[in-house]
Amino acid sequence: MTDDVPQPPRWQRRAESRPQEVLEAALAVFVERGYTAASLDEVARRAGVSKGTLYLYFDNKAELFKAVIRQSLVSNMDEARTLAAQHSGDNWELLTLVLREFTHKVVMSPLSGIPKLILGEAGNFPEITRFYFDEVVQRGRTLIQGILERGIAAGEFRAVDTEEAWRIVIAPLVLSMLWKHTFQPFEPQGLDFERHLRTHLDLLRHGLASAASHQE
Amino acid sequence: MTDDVPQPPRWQRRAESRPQEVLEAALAVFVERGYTAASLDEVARRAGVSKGTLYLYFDNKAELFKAVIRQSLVSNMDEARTLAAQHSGDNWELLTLVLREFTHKVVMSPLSGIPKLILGEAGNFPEITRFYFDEVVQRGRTLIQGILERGIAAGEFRAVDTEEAWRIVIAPLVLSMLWKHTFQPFEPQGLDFERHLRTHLDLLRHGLASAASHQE
Amino acid sequence: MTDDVPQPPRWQRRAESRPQEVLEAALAVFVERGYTAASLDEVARRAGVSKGTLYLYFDNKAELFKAVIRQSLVSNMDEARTLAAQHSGDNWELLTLVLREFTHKVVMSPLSGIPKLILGEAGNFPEITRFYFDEVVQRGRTLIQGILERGIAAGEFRAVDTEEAWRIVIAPLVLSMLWKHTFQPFEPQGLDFERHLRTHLDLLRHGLASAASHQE
Amino acid sequence: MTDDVPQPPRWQRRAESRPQEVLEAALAVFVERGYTAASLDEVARRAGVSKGTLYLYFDNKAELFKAVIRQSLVSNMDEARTLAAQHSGDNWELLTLVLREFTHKVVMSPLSGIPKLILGEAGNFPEITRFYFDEVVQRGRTLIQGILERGIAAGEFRAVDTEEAWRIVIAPLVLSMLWKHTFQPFEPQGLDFERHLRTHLDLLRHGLASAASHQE
DNA sequence: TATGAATGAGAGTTCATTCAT
DNA sequence: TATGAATGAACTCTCATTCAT
Repeated sequence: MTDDVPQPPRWQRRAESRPQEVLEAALAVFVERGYTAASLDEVARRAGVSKGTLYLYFDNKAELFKAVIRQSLVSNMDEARTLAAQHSGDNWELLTLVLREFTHKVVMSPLSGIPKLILGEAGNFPEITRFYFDEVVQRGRTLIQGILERGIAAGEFRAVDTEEAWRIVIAPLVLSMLWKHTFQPFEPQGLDFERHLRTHLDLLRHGLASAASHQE
Repeated sequence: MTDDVPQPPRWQRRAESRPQEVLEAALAVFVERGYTAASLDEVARRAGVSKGTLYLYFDNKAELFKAVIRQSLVSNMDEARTLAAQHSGDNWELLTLVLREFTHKVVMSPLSGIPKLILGEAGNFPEITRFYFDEVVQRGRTLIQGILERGIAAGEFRAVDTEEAWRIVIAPLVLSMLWKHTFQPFEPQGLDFERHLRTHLDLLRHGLASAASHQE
Repeated sequence: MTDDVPQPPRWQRRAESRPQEVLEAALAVFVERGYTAASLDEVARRAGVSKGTLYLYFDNKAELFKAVIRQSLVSNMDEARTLAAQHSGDNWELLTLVLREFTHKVVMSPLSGIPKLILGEAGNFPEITRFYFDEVVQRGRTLIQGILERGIAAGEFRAVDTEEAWRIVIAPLVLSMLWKHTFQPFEPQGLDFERHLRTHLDLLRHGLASAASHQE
Repeated sequence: MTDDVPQPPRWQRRAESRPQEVLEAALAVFVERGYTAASLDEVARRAGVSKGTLYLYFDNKAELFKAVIRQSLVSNMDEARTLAAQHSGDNWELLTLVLREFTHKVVMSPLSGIPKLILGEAGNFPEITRFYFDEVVQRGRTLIQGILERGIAAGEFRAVDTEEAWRIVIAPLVLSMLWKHTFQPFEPQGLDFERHLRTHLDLLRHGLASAASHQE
């Protein structure tokens, strides 16, 4: 009756690329909806696979969530490690470099959704929260606090309370990430992360500058 | 038919206080679990009422959530308005006052859970987010940005980019609130909000200080 | 437009009778389908409740299953205990009484479906099987083996191997129960449990009779 | 298109042995889990093939199940037929022989799992049940009942109700098979089928013995 | 012939919501 | 006003079955 029109195959075998695609879709849905409200149906749809396929790669929803976090932490950590190794010039330059790199590699990328996720689900996933706390927060603290302390020791910076100051240094960056995923839709022009960073660095430079360094 | 003999009531009538108790319980549960994972069973249990009773006061879960946000905004707004009206001395003093009051009245109170909720559930409640954005964020921005601009105009502050700087001024306070509800359980000693604020103000004062004001 | 015809209520509150009704429906469905193939949808339908209602009374499917077993055990055990206490006449009379009562109270009742369930699903529920083994099988063994041993000691019965004989005494009753729920539909006339028991007792009496008791 | 160069085969061809291995694995899994709870994944794993391969030999799960039953019936039937042909001496000897052979060839072999399966799935596979009923049960009945009737006619046995007695003769053997797959794990010493059979035969011999045969 | 990645229907379970009491 | 038993839709997860390779 009808011609033997070749049909497109119902699906393809793509065992290697699938998990990555799923993780990306999952990150997006989790960030938009939050862990509990995220439905695996939607994750599957966005990843272009069936619901059952998710379970070929991840044991369950919680494991998928953890995998999302974990993989993004790997990226995060790689960034951090790279940066820490680059302390070439003085400490202010290093601090500038670190914050700038972080802005470009994390704040402006999809990874910026992770803090929102951690925030929203900390109560329901204590072990994830602890993992994030140990692996990301504490490392970030060590990095920043170290720069501040060395800068103070070198007479570059004023003697600020570094136990608290590290949090103040990163606060605007964290807020940027959250802002982006929360209020972005209501601001027509969007966030200008570069300009935001410049302003932060400007305030910070004057805030940290020692009397000795005022001459420059 | 029968005489109107006063019977001991089978339930306590507490029509006025009930909703308030429910709202408090709901805030706590929402903050702990997030909107979606929060169960009305638990809200009811903590409020000491039955699940059905919740529906006498709130149409549904979303309305209860909105009511929680809305009522906290009332407190927030009152604080903000009160503070804004008190600008007695110079702008630095006003800024200090505003941040200190906010720290005590919001950051250190249960209200600090609200931002976490908003940030965590923004994707599922656009109208709530918009409401919060208009009523809280924009007002906060107006308040802080105004102080900065007047300070700059008066020669008190350096000419910073106030479009961005207001967010940097707020960031550490927001971060404190989020930190408290996220990582507090993992830090034995807890956050010292006073000390945190002092450090922030210290950095900020030097960061904003104009050449003219350097004499002091 | 239409008359205000009173509608039958959508459901009724019957908190006390519900669990019993559910258990009866569950027993029937479990026996027909087996544990795994039994769907809670069907249990709910037969009990005349919604699926969700099942969870008001039983934590989950396994607990419902256990409750079915447990409740039937109560009857079983009570029968057994009552009978054991009544050993008035000689041991053959007691054995006759026990088997006859069991036939009427268990074999011929819906409870007869339980052994089929246990035997069919033992592999998936070790703890249920163990429970049944300890509470039902062992008690039955103690009861029957005790009668045999006392009969032998009294010279009523031949010296048979009681460690094995108790199982042989029980076997036809168990087989009846299984037969009833397995092959009954294929036999038009059905099983005559009375006649079956009579034949069993006839064979057993001669099989156990000692030389001394042959006179009668 | 291309020459038919013989390539080394990518997989071993074992077309003849494969189905048999699958059937054995399937019997084991079905007996352990029951039909519904048995997963084809596990059958495949135990048979050492992939899940897809199962479908090269069997249309679907139900057909695999039927094949398992069917093939075991063939074995069963072969046993039965062999035994029925051997009625050499008197009827008691024949009965003894039949029960002993059945014990060794069926009760003590993996085939003993079949009754459990039939039992558990009778409700879901009526045609299997009927098949088993016609081919196994009825034949067994004919065999045993025939022996009993000829023994009675020959004055060897008492005039028992053979319509029922055949089931009583079989019952302990059936129960042994079920016991083995149900309570075996809970009994450290395991079942002694020989001893069990001896006791059964002992009771049965006295139960069936006619006055005439008492002399021996 | 053989594989195993991919599918999708159906299961158990939860929970916001309703309503007889 | 207050209750909580009852509902049913929606979710996560499993697994028999299909099919590109």
